[in-house]
Amino acid sequence: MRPDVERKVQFLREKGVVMTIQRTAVLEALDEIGKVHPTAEDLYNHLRERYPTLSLATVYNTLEVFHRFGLVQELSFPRQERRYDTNTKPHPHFFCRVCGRVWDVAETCPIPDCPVLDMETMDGNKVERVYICFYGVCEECLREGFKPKGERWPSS
Amino acid sequence: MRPDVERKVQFLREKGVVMTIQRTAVLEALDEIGKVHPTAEDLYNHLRERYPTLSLATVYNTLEVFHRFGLVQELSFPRQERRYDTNTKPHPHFFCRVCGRVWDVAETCPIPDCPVLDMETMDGNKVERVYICFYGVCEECLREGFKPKGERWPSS
DNA sequence: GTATGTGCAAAACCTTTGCAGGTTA
DNA sequence: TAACCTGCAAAGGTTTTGCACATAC
Repeated sequence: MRPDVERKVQFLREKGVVMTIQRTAVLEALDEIGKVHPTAEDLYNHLRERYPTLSLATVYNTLEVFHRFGLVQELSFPRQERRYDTNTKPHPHFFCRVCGRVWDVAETCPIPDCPVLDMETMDGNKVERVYICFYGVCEECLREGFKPKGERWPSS
Repeated sequence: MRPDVERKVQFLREKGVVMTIQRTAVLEALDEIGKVHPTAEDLYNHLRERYPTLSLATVYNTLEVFHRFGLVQELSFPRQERRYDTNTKPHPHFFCRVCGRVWDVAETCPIPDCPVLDMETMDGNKVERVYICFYGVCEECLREGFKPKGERWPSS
């Protein structure tokens, strides 16, 4: 088990969360494919081979637990399944409305300084998270004339 | 009919959209309660009395048309129905995870300058919209000890 | 051993769709 | 009149839930 996963298992145990094979498996799946901001179903499909009896409902329940304990961020986009992001620090995303991919902007393109990312209160309201999302059409889809792809996550 | 609504009716007509009583009604409802970032159902309920035969499906369809022509922004939050916002310019929202209310931050609290709001391309990707959302607990819910309210939109 | 979690299936929920009839331009 | 839209009801898709059994601590 990767140290990162091990650490999260410990963290949850300390919080009183019962650590089952399934929950650990979802932590590992997140570790393995978290970068693509997977849906519950993506994670389920990723784990099916290794854990044939795992159910999708369990994946959803597990992700909710992880979310409650701050291990994942939930992302919603109109007409899209909920995505899960293991990076819980405020960081901007790009969402392509054609192919449906979501990615972390900062990895490919440094963005201008954005002071709102660090705000902890706002006019008396408690800020727990800050979501920034660029919505549009990605370079690839622009080139290909806006033709939606069959696969959500091209192998590239 | 308010001039703002009249203008939008004209705009849609020029785009070749057939303007029906229902579509105009939804424009008016948006004009009247748009500030609360209503769901399709909120708009439907708002209009039921005046248009008893209006159906929720029509409201959804109508909102999709408006969205296609850039008259509304769609907002999605985890575990929440889709919201509609008549302000289509990039502007930050606050979303209270306890009472579920959404509002425009700029109206109550000027936020620091945020250059990302004006970006039109990002590393070759075409940016059409920029969403910024503060997620947390509003002042009122903090005071009331995180007790979720029955009503989504208190009369205040 | 007891509390907690899982799997299954079904329910709940939100949103979209097909179609007959009605409306708009 | 021809194209388009509406209402209804049903389908579709995602997420949640109830319950008997299994597992973690």
